[in-house]
Amino acid sequence: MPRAGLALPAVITAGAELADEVGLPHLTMALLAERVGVRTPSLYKHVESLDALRRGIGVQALREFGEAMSRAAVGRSGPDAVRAIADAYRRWARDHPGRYAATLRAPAADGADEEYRRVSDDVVHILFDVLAGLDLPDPNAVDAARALRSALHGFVTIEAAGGFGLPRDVDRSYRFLVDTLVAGLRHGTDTRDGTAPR
Amino acid sequence: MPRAGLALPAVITAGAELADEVGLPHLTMALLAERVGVRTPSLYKHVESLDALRRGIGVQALREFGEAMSRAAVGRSGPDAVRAIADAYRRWARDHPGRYAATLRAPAADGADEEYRRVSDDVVHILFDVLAGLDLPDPNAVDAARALRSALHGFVTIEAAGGFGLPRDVDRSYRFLVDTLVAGLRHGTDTRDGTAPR
DNA sequence: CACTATTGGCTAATGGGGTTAGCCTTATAG
DNA sequence: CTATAAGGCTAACCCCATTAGCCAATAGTG
Repeated sequence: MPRAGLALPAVITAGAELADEVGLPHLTMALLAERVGVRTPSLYKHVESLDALRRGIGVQALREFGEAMSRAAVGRSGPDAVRAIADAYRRWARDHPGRYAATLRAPAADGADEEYRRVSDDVVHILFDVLAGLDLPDPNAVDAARALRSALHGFVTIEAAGGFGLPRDVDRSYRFLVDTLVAGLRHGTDTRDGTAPR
Repeated sequence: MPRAGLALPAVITAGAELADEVGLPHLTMALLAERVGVRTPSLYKHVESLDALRRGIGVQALREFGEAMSRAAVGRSGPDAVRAIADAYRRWARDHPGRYAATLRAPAADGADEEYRRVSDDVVHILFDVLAGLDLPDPNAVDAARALRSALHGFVTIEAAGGFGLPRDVDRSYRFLVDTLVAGLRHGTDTRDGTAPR
C-alpha cells in the first residue's frame, strides 16, 4: 500500500557516512537532516530516534565489516590468514571510524536487540574460524577468539584516539602485536592453574 | 587573596563519581550541579566547560589509575607482576567505568594538553617497566608495551560494553589473554621481516 | 575592628539539539 | 479517478551548555 521506500536504508547509510566524517558523538539528527535535504522532524518518519539511528548504523556496519574481513581471508590459512584479517580489521576501522564506533553498543536491555546480536556473532565467528586453522594446542577457542578480538579492538581504538605517542612505527607495532599473539597461541600458555584472577 | 578554595578539585572529584554512576556520556553540567548542591551556571566559576571537566576527570583518573597499578606491582616481578598489573587494570576499570572512559581522550589540538600527556605517559611507563622485568628476547619494548596496553584496554572495553556473549568464563578469558601475550613475548615473534603490514 | 576587593553563588537569557503533535501534499494502489 | 497513507513541513516543548550581569559573603589589609 505504501509508496516507494527509498528512504529507510538510505537514511542509515547517509548517517553512517556522516558519522565517519564528523565522528559518531557528533552525529546529530539536525546534521543528518541537512545532509539528506530534509527538515529535522521529517527524519522521524524513517528512524525512531537518534539512538535507533546509531543502532541501525551499527548493525549495517557490522555487516560490512564482516564482509571485509571475510574477503581478506579467502585463499589464506594459518598465521597468514590471521595477519590478513588483522590488517583488514584495522584498515576498515580506520577508513570508517564512525561506523566502527557504532559497532560497539551497550547491551540492549532484555535481548531486545536480536538482530544486533546476530551480526555481532557473525563477526566473532570469523575470528573463530580463522583461529581454528591454527592448530592450537589449547582447545579453548572461545578464549582465543576473545583474546584476538580484544587485542585488535584495543589497538585500533587507542590508535584512533591518538593514544600512541609517536605516529611513526605504529604499523610495525601492530604487526608485532598480531605476531606476538599468534606465537603465544601456538606455544600455549604455560600456566596450569585454572584459577580465575582474584 | 581569594577565599577558601574547597571547590576546584572537589568539583572534579564529584564529577568523576557521577561519571562512574551514570556513565561518562551521560555526565551533564546540570546533573553535576545538582549533585554538588549548586545551580548549573555556578559550576562555570570552577570549570571552564563540560569538555574541560571531562579532561580534568581524565587527568585525575589517570593519576589514580597509575597509583593503583603501581601498588599492584610492588613485591612482584616477571610474569607474576604482569599478571598482577593486568588484574589491577581490569579491576580499576570495572570499578570506575566513567573515570576509565575519561582516560582516553582525543589528541588535544596542538600539544595544548601538556599535563594530560604527562600523566598518560606515566601510566604507559608502568607497563613499560613491568615488561622490562621479563627479559624479553625482542628489544623493542615500545611495541611490547603497546601490545599489552592494547590487549588490556580492548578486553576491558569490550567487557564493559557487554560485548562478550556469555558473562561466565570472562575471568578465565582474561587470564588466558594475559598469559598468551606473555608467552608470545617470551618466545618472541618468529617473523623476521620488518615489513609493515601492507 | 572596619573597609574593600574578590570570590562564588544566583537569575535571566540565548542558542542548539531531540522529540512530539498536527497539518498538508502528493504519489500510489485499486 | 479517487481514497489512502507515506512523507514532508511548521510550531512548540523540554533539556542542556554557556554567557551576562547582579549580589552577598568573605578574606586580607589598614
